[in-house]
Amino acid sequence: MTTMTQAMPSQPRKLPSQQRSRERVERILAVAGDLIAERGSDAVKMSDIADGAGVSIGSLYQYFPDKGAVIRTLAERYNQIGRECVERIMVDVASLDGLAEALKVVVDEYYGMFQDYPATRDIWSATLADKALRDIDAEDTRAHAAFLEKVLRKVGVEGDGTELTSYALLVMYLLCATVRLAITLPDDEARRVLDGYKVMAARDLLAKFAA
Amino acid sequence: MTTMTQAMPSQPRKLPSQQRSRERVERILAVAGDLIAERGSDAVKMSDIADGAGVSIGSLYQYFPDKGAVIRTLAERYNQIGRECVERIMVDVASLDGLAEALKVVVDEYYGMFQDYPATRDIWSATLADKALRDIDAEDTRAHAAFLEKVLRKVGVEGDGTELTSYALLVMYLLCATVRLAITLPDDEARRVLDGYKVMAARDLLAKFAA
DNA sequence: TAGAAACGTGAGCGTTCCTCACATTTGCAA
DNA sequence: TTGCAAATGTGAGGAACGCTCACGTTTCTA
Repeated sequence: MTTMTQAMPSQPRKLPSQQRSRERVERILAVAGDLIAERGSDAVKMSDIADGAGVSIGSLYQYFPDKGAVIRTLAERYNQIGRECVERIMVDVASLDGLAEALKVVVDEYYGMFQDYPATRDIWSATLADKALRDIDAEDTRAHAAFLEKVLRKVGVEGDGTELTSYALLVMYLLCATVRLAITLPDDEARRVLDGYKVMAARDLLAKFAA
Repeated sequence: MTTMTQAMPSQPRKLPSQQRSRERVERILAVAGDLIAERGSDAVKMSDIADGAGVSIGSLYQYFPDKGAVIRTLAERYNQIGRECVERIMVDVASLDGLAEALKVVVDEYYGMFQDYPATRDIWSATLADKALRDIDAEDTRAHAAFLEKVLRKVGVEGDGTELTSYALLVMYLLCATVRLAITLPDDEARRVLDGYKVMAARDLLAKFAA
């Protein structure tokens, strides 16, 4: 149980400025993602990543200060995919009912994302155990929530600022928690949990804000 | 990020049979809990635990086959506290409304447990990242759910078996997920998330089963 | 009181993360 | 083109930590 939990800059130690090194960094991340999906981040050695990317250990450490930095970089990329997923689904929502339906779709697609990008399972599993990843995650959830809040206002929900902010946070926290829990379950059980959550979340939204 | 994820017996390598060694094992666990609460399980070295307990490394490994076994043993103890908490609150429930209220109390007390036993925060955080801990956790959630299902039947809820089982699992999964998420937040924000969840869960229960 | 079983010890082995002194390649000004 | 500086690349080896094992000590039992 070694975690790269120390206070560590999430940023690469050095930004690659030449074409050659930028390609190397991409290759490193691609290999790392594949290996993590295949074996889990704990079982993947830095030397495995270096070998797989056709790069020396020294090169690897030139761009990533430690093993955690590789994982954090991947986590940030996957987070971005998640944000795009949420925003894509909610951008066209025009009514409260539409939002309730959109929430259900988000749950499904968010869950689907973990199946499309196998490394996300391991990385998100590791998230709660690692301070730096938790911070990345918290920031991401806030971004989700901020977007939901905008949508809530757009469909005519009123209320003082902090109340809406709290509610949006709650919904997105629960959504992320639920999905992250679901990926630890066998698929059929996961579906039941997610379906239950979808009904609950939509019902709660309408109960709270329907005129 | 080293996890003790391998398939490993959760049981001690050797059961202490003499008084002396039973006391040592208790001392080891007490020290481990304190150190983990203080520094987090990753930062705690096996040699730290041994030193703190006034015991040699060899002794430590005589009773715990690996570092993960220490943590799993603690996790199982804390799980038991959680089960007792849930059962204590729900044992006297006599009606659906009473159950809805009890659920709210469970959320608060479950959250309070993480504050009373500081090591639980770290250990539960690590749970998602570790296969063996996940299994312990899943089993625990099922125990919670089984109890809830009994209570549901007791207050007159009817339905075919698998449907109730699914619902009970959902409620308990969500409860655990929510609380575990809440402990990563500052207290005031955590309270808001939990309050929102309490309302949502109670409302969902009544909407689903109220005659 | 002796022998067996349980218990206790810590030097050191193996693995893995990561550093650092040095080599190579690239970009660019003269 | 050439030559120098900056950027990039290398891998042997240092350091940390989990864990083992051969041997010493205490407790139990008859």
